This record gives sequence, structure tokens and C-alpha cells, in this order.
Amino acid sequence: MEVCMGQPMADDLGFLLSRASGQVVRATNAALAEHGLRVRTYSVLVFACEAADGLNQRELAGFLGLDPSQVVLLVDELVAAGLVERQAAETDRRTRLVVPTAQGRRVREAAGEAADAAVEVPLGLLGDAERDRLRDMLTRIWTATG
Amino acid sequence: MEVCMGQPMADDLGFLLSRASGQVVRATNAALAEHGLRVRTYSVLVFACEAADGLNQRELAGFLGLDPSQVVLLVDELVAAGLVERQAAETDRRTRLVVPTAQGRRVREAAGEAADAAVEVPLGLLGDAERDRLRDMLTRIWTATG
DNA sequence: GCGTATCGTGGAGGTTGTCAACGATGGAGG
DNA sequence: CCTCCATCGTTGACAACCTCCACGATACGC
Repeated sequence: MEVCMGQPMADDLGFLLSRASGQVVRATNAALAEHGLRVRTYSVLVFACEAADGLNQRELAGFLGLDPSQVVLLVDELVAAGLVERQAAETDRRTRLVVPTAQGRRVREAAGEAADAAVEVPLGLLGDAERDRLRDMLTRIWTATG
Repeated sequence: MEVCMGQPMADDLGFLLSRASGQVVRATNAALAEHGLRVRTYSVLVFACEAADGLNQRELAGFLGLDPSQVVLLVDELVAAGLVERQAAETDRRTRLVVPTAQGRRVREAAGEAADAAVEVPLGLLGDAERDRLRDMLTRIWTATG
């Protein structure tokens, strides 16, 4: 009959990707909770800390792969927590640059360590070389669609 | 000063994982829409098709990494679409086995091809050997927490 | 100047994640 | 046999998330 036999679900890369992602996100969220952050807000904070000359919310949305309207809420939350500020850009008054406060940088530091430690649980079985390869592949998946 | 310099966000495996996962899920959802499915319902359908002697909803939740209460709704949806049935298990009357209908198997077949094709876009830059390695790593991430 | 595009923002509607219950059934031990 | 406790499916509530559309403000090409 040879009916109904595609690849098993447990070999489907999309499925594996989202299941593993969920796993890591759960672990990271739990670790970030004590710092008042979630993965989303943490990501925004880190990107803001990295950009030397600031990032507007549209660029942020692009990097994160999110809708700009979500970034508004995330930045709102970080502003309320005193971790970032919205600064007026001189070149384009439509945009608001998201820049970290001094406290934001401190929290980012501590939260980063907690997140790294938490992620060691699900990623513990992967060696350094494997993690590099994984990073490379995931980055290429991202760039494939743009 | 050496302040605020953990690894850049773009190198964080958790971040890359969830971003790539979102990408693939979006592409797959778009492809499955014409078959009346989403990644979630599709995953349930495929697992049901694979299990020779049926799967109860608790096992399904375990494989999928979901809360059992979510599986109820997903199976409800598939039942309403006529793709699976809930069968009483003989050994344990608490459980309901989720088994595909004939139409469910047909739809699974067609939807599977559409999903595979859609996923080629984000995964296009990965060779076969790389996909095998990726599968292996993602599976180990899953089993690390169990 | 004038039309068009882009930025941040807000709102609507649907999906997902998490958690705590509840009735029904199974199973172990007295 | 009966009682206590675990497990199964199910429901409900609530927060988070995603997607899309629309608006005012600003920039830019013509």
C-alpha cells in the first residue's frame, strides 16, 4: 500500500526547531524572572546595549523578527522599569532611539549571566564546536528569508 | 572599564533558536493554511498517523512539549474537521486514543508535501549533511531536559 | 509646496503558554 | 471490599504573543 509515510514528525526540522526553541525559552524565562525580565524584553535590552549609536524601534523589530507594534510595548516596559530611554534622534525626528540607562547596563549584565547559566541545562549535551556550528546554521536560516 | 560586554545577542543560541523557529513556523503555517491546518494541528495529525496502536492525549502532549489542555483543543479541531477520531482504549477507560481517519491520512500526505516545500525557503542554505547534524543537535536539546 | 513613504503608536482578533481546578477511572493496601 | 491517592481528559481563567490595519507626525522626491 505504501500509504501515509512521509518522514516521521520526530525528524521534521521545523518541529524540532520549535520544540527545542520552546524548551530554551522556558528555561531562560524562568532565569530572567528574578531580574524582572522575559526573553523578549531581555533581547531588546541587549540589542540596545550593543548599538553604539543607538537603534530605532524599526531596526530593533527587524533584528528581533518582530512586528514594530510589539517593540513599542517591550520598550514601554523597559522604560517603566528604568532600564532604557527613548531619545530623540537628531537626523530624523520620526524615530526614537532606544538607549540603555546605567541601571539598564547593570541589569543586562546580571541577567545575562543568569540566562547563560539557565541555558546550560538544555544545551548541556552540546560541545563548543557543535554550538558554533549550530549558531552558524541558525544564522543562515535567518538570512535565507531576510 | 570592561562594562556590559557579554556575548552579542546575535550569538546567543536561545535567541537564534527562537528567531529561526519563528521563521520556519511562519513559512509552514502559510503553506498549511490551504489544507485547513496550522503547525500545531498538523503535528498532532502526523503523530496520530505514526502511532501504530494509537496515542492518548497525555503521550501526545509529552511528545509535542505542550500542556495537555492544549492537546484537547487541537484534537477537538481535528475531530471537527473529520481528520481524527477519539477512540476508547480497552486497557484504560480514562484515556482516549487519537487515531486518524482515512481522510486524515490523505490530508496529512498532501499537507506534508506542502510543508516540506515551504520549509525549503528558510532551510535552503543548509545541505543534507548539515540538516542531519541539526536534527541530531535539536533532538539532544530536547532530551537534555526530558 | 505637494504627494508619497516611513516612523512610532494604538487597537482589534485570534493563537499560544501556564496554571489550577473538576469528575471519572485505575491501582495499591488494609 | 473499600479507601486513599494518582492519573486521564476536560474546562476555565489569565497573561503573553502574533498579525494586521489605521492614524498622526515627520521625511523626502519632484
